[in-house]
Amino acid sequence: MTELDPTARTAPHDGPADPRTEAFQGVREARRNELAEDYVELIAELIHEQGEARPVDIAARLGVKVPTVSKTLDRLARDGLITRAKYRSVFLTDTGRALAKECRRRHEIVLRFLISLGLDPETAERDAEGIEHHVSERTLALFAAFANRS
Amino acid sequence: MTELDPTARTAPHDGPADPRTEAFQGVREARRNELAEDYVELIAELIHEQGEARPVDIAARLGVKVPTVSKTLDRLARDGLITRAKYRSVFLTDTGRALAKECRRRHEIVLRFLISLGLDPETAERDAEGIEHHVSERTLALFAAFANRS
DNA sequence: GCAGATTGTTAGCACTGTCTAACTTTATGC
DNA sequence: GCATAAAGTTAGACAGTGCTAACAATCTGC
Repeated sequence: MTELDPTARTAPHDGPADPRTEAFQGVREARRNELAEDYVELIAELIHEQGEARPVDIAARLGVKVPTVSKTLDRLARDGLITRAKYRSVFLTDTGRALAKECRRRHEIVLRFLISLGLDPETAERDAEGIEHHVSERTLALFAAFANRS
Repeated sequence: MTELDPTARTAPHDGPADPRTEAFQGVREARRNELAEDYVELIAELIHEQGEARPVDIAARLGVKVPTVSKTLDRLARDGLITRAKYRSVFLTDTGRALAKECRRRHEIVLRFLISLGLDPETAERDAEGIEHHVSERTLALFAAFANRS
C-alpha cells in the first residue's frame, strides 16, 4: 500500500507511478512555499518603494494582522530568508533576495501574459497572484513567448 | 489601521482599498477551498471510474496516508459536501456534486488551454492541478476561447 | 525630554493538514 | 465459517496560519 511498493499500479518506478498523484504532491509542495514567496516578494517591494519593510506595512498589504506577520517573519528568519532584530524592520538575506527576484520574474511574466491575452489589469493582478506559484518553468517560457509575440 | 478605517489610503471603500491587498485576500480565500475542491473532484472521478470512492483509493491518488483522508472526509461531511457511513465508501451530496462538476469544468478548460499553448500533456496536467483553483471566470473564458480558436 | 500614539512582541486559542501507532471492522481465501 | 489480510477509524503529536488581548518598545510633537 505504501507508495514505495513496487507492485503498485503498473509502473515499477520509485514514487507514485500515477502522474495525477505526482501532480497532487507537487501542488502540495508548492502550497507549502506560497506564503514564504508572497512575503519575500512583498518585502523586496517595500524595501524598494519605501526604503524599509515594516511589519505594519506587510500586514496592511497582505490584509492580515500584525501578530500574524510577526510569527511568520520568525519562521522566515528561522528558514534563512530574512534577518530581523526586535522592534526593527526586516531585511532579506541573499537567499531571500534571490527568491524574491525569482518570484518577481514569475509574477511579471504571468501578469504580462494574462494582460496580453486580453484580461483587464485588475483581474490579471488577482489571478497572477494565485497562479504564479503554480507554473512550471516550461509553461512560463510559453507565457513569455506569447506575451512577446502579441 | 484596521481595514475598515475609512481614512486609510486614498479610497473610502469598505475593504482594503489597495487592489494588491484584495488580491492577497482572494488568494487566501481560494487556498482555503483548494483541498476540498481536490477531494470532491477526485471523489466524483473515482465514483465514475470504479463505481465507488474508498478512502484507500483517495489516499493513493492524492499521495497521502489514509488517516489524513479520514479526517479530511469528516470535515467535508461536516461542511455538507459528502455523506459517509463508518467503514463505507463516500458519496457526494448535491452540493458536493455541483462543486465537483464546476471543478472538473475548470480543470478541463485550463488543461486544454495549456496543451493548445504547446505544453506537453504531463506538465500541463501538473500545472493545471495547481492553476485551476486560481483562475477567475473571466480568465477562464479567455482560456476557453483561445483553446477553441487554435 | 516626556506623554501619548504607533508599532511590535508575546501568549494563548482555534482550526487545518499532515503523520504514526494502535485498534476495529470488513472482506477474502481456503 | 474461520483465520488472515485489507481497509478504516481513533487518538495523539506537530507545524503552519490565522486571530485577540495584553504588554513592551519606539517614535512624535510639543
